[in-house]
Amino acid sequence: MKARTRFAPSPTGELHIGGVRTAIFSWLLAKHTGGEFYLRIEDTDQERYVPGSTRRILESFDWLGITLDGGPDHEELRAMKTNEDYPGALEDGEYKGVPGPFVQSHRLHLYKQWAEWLVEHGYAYRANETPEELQRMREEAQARKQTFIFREEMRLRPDVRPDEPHVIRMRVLPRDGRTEFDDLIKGRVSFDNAQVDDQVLLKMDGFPTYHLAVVVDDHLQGVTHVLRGDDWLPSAPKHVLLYRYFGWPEPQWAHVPNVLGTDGKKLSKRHGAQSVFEFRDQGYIPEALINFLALLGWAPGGGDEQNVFTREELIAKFSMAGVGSSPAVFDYNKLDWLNGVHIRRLSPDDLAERLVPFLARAGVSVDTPEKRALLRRIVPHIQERTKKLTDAAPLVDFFFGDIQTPPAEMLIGPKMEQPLALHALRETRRVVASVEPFEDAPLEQAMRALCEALGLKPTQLFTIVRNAVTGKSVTPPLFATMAILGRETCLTRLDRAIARLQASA
RNA sequence: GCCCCCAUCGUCUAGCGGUCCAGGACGCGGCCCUUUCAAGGCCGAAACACGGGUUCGAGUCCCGUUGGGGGCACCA
Repeated sequence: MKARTRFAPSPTGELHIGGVRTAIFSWLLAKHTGGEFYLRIEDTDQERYVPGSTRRILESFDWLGITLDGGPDHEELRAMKTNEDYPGALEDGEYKGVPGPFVQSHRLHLYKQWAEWLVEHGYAYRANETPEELQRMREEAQARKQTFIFREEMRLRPDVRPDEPHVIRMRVLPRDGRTEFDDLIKGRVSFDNAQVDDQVLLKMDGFPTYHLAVVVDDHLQGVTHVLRGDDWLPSAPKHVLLYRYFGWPEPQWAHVPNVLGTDGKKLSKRHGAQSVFEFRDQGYIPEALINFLALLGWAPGGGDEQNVFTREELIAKFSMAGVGSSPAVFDYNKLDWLNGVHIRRLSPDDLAERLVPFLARAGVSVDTPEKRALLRRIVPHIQERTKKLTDAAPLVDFFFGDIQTPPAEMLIGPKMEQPLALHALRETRRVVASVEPFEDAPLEQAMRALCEALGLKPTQLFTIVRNAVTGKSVTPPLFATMAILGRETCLTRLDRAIARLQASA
């Protein structure tokens, strides 16, 4: 059976990592079954609306490489400065079989229509208590140590006319029954109707609340599986009731457990990196992030112990049965490891391209064809040394610019005295000047021979040569590094090191 | 306070009544490889929250306790 799923964020800021995980599950389910995954913007709260966030959300999915089968049109949105308004083209029509519009503020007439339908059929009623009045009622209930549940007989003005300002509230029926439903993750869930509020469905401003909008849209847009964070579970009975009132077939419910921070609390703004872009800027690659997030709460099961997955493998193996029911703690260690694994799987040229912006940010500009070529030669040697894209800069900067000649103590190896070190560097200079061809293997051969001749351990000699030639103690493999630097650069740097060492005598 | 959800190594998890003195992965420790740092290989420490049932037999089923999480808006 083909699943049609959706991700329905509010445009209130950056795409949050917890939301991304829910989106990934939804996307995997849809793709696994050959169905559709689309985006719907839930902008029914005008107060919390943050201009530009729809575009940022779209860009997040672009970066993740998750393609949408419906939703606001990418090209048009990208062309706009902000998304405070949507082009008329978004108003109608459908996209890959999913009927639009995909922005709730453009669907107001639908919510109004169905809210009125509920009133007509006795499943909802009009009310017009002010926020202040409601607040007072709530406080009174609290004073009696009771949970405040709004019911129609509590209305202060029971005779609200359709032509005066009012809200529409759902009637929870039957009053004394229970509402039960099956959840793909939680199993059978049951709520006492007496605990369910007569929720406002249509606000005074004509906008729907989430509860009405989500039900109307999911039904009209043919959503088969409702995946969302399990913080929605307590309001699910309202949605179940609405489906039943409307006589619409219920979708499959799946309330996915939340992602927790290391402190065991729901992952939120306070836990460091939150938005997809923050992870991107910290040097994580989408392949790793998707792999990691998928594993956070999902496992292939059936004795399959695979941990590293490509997108395609995830799509092939994903199933709701593998999604766990308990909350998962976000583990940065595992993310880092997976990032390294996926970076190693990249082709060197691909990695080189991805590195460019990170190098630029670190002051290493790779802005000419020559520099690109240089970077491509270097990358194979740093690939297994980079866990995050931000790791590369200190490993490669000395290829692209001059170095500080290291202080004398860095030029005297372990268990060595200054005269020996000086001699060793001079001999190294001779080797470097004469080796033919100036390549990795011949260099290594000659330098090892030099070790023999000097009676030095490789570590001793290579350490000071590394320092002299790169200015650092941690670098890619020495001889490959020297070969790429080139004979002239190596000689220059060796000469400066020799001079520095001499001066220190 | 009320309601709901959850409970296997520090973390992510496998386990769907016996084949589990509980398996894999991250992290951690040790060893090996080694020109630095990585990567890689091998080895190791590390868990069924507790208490009752059910059953010939329970990590697996039921109940309770404890602990954790979430929700109680004209926010999503």
